Amino acid sequence: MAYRILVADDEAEIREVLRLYLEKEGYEVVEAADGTEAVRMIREEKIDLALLDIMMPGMDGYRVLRNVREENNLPVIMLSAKSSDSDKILGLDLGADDYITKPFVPLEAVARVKSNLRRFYALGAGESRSGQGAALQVGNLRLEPDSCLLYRNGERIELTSVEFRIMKLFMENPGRVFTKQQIFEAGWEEAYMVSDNNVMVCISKLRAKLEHEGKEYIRTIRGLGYRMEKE
Amino acid sequence: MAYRILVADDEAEIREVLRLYLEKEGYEVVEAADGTEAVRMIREEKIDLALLDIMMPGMDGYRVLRNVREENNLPVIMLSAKSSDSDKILGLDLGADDYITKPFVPLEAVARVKSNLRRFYALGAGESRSGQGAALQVGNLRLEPDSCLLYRNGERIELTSVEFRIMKLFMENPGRVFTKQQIFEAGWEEAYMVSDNNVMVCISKLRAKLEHEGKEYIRTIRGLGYRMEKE
DNA sequence: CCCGACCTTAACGCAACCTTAAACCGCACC
DNA sequence: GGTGCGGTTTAAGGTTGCGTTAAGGTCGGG
Repeated sequence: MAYRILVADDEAEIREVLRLYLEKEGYEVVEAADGTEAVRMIREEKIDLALLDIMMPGMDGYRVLRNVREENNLPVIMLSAKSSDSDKILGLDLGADDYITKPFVPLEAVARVKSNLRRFYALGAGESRSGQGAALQVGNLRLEPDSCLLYRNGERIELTSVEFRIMKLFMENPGRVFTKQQIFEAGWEEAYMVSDNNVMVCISKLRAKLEHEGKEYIRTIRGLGYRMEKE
Repeated sequence: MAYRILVADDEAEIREVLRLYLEKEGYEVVEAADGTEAVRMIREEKIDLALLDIMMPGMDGYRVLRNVREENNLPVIMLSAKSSDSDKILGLDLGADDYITKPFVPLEAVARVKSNLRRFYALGAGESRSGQGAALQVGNLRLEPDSCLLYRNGERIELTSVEFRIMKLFMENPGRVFTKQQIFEAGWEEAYMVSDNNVMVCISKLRAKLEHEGKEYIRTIRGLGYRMEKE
């Protein structure tokens, strides 16, 4: 589920550069050449973040921004040729989330897009709160989200990031069966699984790490998926 | 137990933007439209951090600040439209903990709120102000915030300012995994990371300084970030 | 007994990461 | 205003951990 970014600027070159860089980061990019088009796209397409140039023919960036704030709620980054403070104030007062002055370094723009998306959609195991570290306990296993570590009877087991996310899925829902598709989505944070062998290999590795006194922690449910034993 | 933040500004829009962003980060937000109201709220409600605009009708931000310092003890961040240094100095002299000049990017404000809260409430609730000199001890490492020095078994290790802030982040949360983005924010005190190579170089330098008898102090968690070993 | 689903292992390759060194930059000192 | 210094940034090449792939084995239901 890639984020969809709207780039609204009358200069085709700017749009092109931004598209290039944003797509390299895995975002989906749609373009608008003027304000009216931008408004239409925000209204009709599902846009996750908008980059709006202030100086556009027809409807300028401010008006688009106001329009957005009245109808939708999505992060907006303003682009401005002038770097005068008055521009900045006007934009931010109207509720822009960020501001980039032209000429800009593409990488900075990308960084800001990324940062705003992250904050706005508070996704990605939302850090910030130090109190997010409630450890998950199932049987004699304890998973610490903060440190990304698993303990079995206090004995520490190192996990890779994929393994960690899978264990998290299991331990948040002990006893529940998950399909390989679901496990893939959780572990790889991607929607489409090319081959389910990946998952099987990973489960195999996990079992090897968990293995202890012949106890079985992860059960196979033929034709369905896997389940972590409640006790 | 979410932190409660007071936003005092006469412009409703500014309050609105700040509220939006702060609430998204999980903070509780209360608003005040002028200085008198701000003082009353700080007195009556349990406030953990205050954002004070300097230019407010009635009682201005400075007077509120002075009042706060006489009666309460909580972190205060000043907001100012003018970016003249004299303002800054006046505010900081009066005991403000931080300073943001308008126009500001919401993300920056949030970042500062977060960092001030962390600094202030870091170790066991509020301790005394300026007394941030409580040394942090983890394993055989001791970090002295006052002198910016790190000791390993009493042996002194010099740190640069960036290195120091990173070690502080690590040692305030031993065992916890931090992403490069988070490490960047802590070490460089900026919101946008253009390249993560900086962080990697710095970690590398830190490891070289810490290296001792083959002990590993900072571990890499591929695809996630870094962690300082608890013991 | 057969076949499809699942397991396991090992080799591979690539992106993420490490390290070094040189360039750059701000700052203090002369 | 040079000049030297310490620290940060940039760049480039090397390394490696981990997910992928593939291939052969095992299990279990019909």
